[in-house]
Amino acid sequence: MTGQVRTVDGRVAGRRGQATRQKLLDCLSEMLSSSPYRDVKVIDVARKAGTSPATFYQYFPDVEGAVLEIAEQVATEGAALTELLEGRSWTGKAGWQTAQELVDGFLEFWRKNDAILRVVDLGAAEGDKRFYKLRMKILNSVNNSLADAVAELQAKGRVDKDVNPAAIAGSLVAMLAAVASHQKGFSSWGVKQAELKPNLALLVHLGVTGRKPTK
Amino acid sequence: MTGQVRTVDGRVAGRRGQATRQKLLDCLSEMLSSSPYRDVKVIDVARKAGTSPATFYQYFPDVEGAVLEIAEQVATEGAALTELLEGRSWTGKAGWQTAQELVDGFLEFWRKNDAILRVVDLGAAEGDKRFYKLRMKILNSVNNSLADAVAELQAKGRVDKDVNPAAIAGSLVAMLAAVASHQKGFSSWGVKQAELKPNLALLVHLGVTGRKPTK
DNA sequence: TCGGTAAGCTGACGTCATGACAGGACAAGT
DNA sequence: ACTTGTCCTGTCATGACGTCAGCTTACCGA
Repeated sequence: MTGQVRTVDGRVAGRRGQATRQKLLDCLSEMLSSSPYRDVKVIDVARKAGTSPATFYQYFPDVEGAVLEIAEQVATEGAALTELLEGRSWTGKAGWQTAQELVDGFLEFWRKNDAILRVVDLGAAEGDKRFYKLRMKILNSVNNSLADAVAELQAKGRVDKDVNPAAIAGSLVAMLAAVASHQKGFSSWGVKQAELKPNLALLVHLGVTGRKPTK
Repeated sequence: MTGQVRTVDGRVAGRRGQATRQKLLDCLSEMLSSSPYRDVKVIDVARKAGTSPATFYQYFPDVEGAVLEIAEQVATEGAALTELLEGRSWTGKAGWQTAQELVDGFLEFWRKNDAILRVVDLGAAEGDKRFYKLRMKILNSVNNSLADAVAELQAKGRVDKDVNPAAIAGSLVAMLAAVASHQKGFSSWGVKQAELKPNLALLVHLGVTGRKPTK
């Protein structure tokens, strides 16, 4: 399934080559964290990796191509987010805890990968299919689980019929992602990190179940 | 208050100059809509405006500087969003209508300015103070009004005391903005525009009042 | 009508990133 | 040591960046 790693001109990459390739990806990751996406240049990434620009172009068509690669790796890690929701209950006190843990886990994941996720978000918003497929892939696990939870409650008659589970789930996930991206904005608004989380959890709980949590 | 428009080298811009300046801004706006931010070059903007790159640099330090200018204009328009909430009620059927109209108005505003707002969002997420101040300025009207609404209901005892109005308002606004940016993502998820809005309104209503709307 | 002055624009230039190629360096097997 | 295929880089043409001096245009007072 995982096709061999190949250079742009078709050669298969060996041990050493893969190492350089990965080093370039790592350096690019770092650069994305420390400077605006618009200003990340191939030459800087190459310098940081202790190699030449030509080497970069041997492995990636351009910066965007390398970013997609990193995002792919993040997407794989992101699959683990399902565990935050797998087999959880949304009723009673357990429901409140589920919401809290989801918020916690999600924000943590976003914080750890904020630089790359920012770029994916931008690409997706700009309408680039590759990026928004990737964004879907990353958010899929959480999104599906949430939608399932809503649909299940709906089947039991505990949530109104005219609610669209996918729309609710998607909106909640978008909210989590957006808030995670702009945490600094909140703090300059007078809302502290610690205060933010329970309020987010409240919104998630309300959205999924339609009711206030019992704490 | 509104300082005169000046060129980079300090001259005051006259009628003709302001026209060129505005033309450059308009062309930049268009370019942002049609190509990725990363690929927008000064030379293209200048060409599109029927002028030379040097002229661009007479009015703006770089692309980013010009973007800030456009965003400033959008922020001014954004102040009108307050009207969506000014003097509205959040109780009974009126509450449901308030939520619907807010969602409608907000999405429309975002749709009309999506290109520039995307860039502002990116800049803010990257931690650039100028951008996230601008983002706050744009969202302030809605955010404050929402926070006030929550605080008011809270004072009446209709919302729990441990809710932080600013956090709730900020999260809801972030959600609206994020969903607006990624509407295409939803449709490829099987959620239609028309279905999305009422579900968003539901979430807003739930968030503000803590209760399901009466329709 | 006629300069004078400031605004407005651009050609040209040095600098730097891009992306391609050909060829040298290197490791591994024989 | 020799061959083979991988891996890296020097070099180059191209084109964007950002600056400057200098030309053109518009305005204004005499």
